[in-house]
Amino acid sequence: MTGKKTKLSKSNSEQRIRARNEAKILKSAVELFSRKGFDGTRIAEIAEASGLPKANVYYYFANKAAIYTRLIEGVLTGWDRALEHITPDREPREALSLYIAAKLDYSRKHASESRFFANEMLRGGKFLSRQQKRHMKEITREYARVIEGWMEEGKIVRVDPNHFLIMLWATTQFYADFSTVAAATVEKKHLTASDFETARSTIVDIILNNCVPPR
Amino acid sequence: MTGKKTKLSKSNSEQRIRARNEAKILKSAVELFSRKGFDGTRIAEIAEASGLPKANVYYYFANKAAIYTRLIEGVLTGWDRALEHITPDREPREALSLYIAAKLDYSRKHASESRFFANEMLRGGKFLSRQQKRHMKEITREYARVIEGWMEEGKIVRVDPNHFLIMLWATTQFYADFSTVAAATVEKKHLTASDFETARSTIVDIILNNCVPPR
DNA sequence: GTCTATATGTTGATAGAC
DNA sequence: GTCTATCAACATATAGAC
Repeated sequence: MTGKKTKLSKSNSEQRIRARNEAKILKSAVELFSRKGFDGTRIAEIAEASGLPKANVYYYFANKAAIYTRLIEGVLTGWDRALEHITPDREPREALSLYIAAKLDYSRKHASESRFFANEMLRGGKFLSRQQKRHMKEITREYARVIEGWMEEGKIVRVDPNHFLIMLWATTQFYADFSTVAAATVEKKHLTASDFETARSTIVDIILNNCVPPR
Repeated sequence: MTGKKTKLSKSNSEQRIRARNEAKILKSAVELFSRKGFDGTRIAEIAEASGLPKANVYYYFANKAAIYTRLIEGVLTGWDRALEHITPDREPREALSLYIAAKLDYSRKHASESRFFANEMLRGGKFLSRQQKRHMKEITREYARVIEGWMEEGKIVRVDPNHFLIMLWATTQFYADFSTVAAATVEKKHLTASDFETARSTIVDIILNNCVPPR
């Protein structure tokens, strides 16, 4: 109301600097939180990994929790996008293949986000807002209904739709969260793109060849 | 060499007290570590949860890492026991059903041990000794070979045996590590024995009915 | 074996010069 | 917007009386 215009609207360069530094902080933070959790991660570590002094981290974020909750929001968005492949009008074989591929792709390309969320789930989801919890439940319900619909139409065999969804999530998630174990299992130091491809075809084989009757 | 006998061999009551207090500490520690990880867990919290003063925790364990590594050893033992159901002489349907049931049972009854190990894997397994890593690899190899054997005999369909093993582990593990998500998915506050039973039959249905040809 | 007190170092967060 | 200096709170771990 009384502030001057130059005070209210930030300059372009200021905004760019803010955007760049926030991104640096968030990128370092998700990696650290994903490995050591909220309490285990030190602001000083985040600062060092971002190449910024610790005080600058506090310039951009009010406190540790503010960084953490911003990251949760980002992961939930990515989570939703993979699920968008499951639509009732698609044939189950196509929809589920696409979903499995997309989810594995997310596990490969956003491994630290995935681990970060896993860490938050191990904690019991204490940092999720009520709204975010509700959103996750609604999304789950929505897709469980699509799967149930396919079962009613006889397009896939009848099993418990909730546990069916859990299987999809568990198998694809594993390759991000426990990539150490997965890599050791295939006798490599790190999982490669071709390991992910083998994972994809194995999951599709086992889940789809059983559940979806041949055309 | 110079110590008196009474100094070398502890009395029965001393041993019992030690055993009881160590057990209390380990039980509290596994729950806390499983939720907050190594760096996130405070010795004071462990002490409080055990009902002992902090200094007593240090009387029984040299430091935080000593508690942590003792717990890892315990989890690996439990892990092995579930796998023992997979033997080459058994029919795949029987062996795999037993394994899935045993692993889910472990997830239900030892959820915090399971989460604890998941946390350690998220960290990348930094606390595992070289010996423990080798043991895990050998065990994995051994069971992958059993599965490969069944495939060669035509007893189960041919898929990648490593990724097949991963699927078994991922689906059963999920119900312990992400029980929050699983409970929300089935629209309950906590998973019950009957939820675990539905999980078991769904996993068995999807994995076995596809992979194991009907008798 | 139990427990209070404490040494020694870290941590989250802020003040305030530039 | 950047950064040094600093603080109060809290951490691990130990000393030593009981």
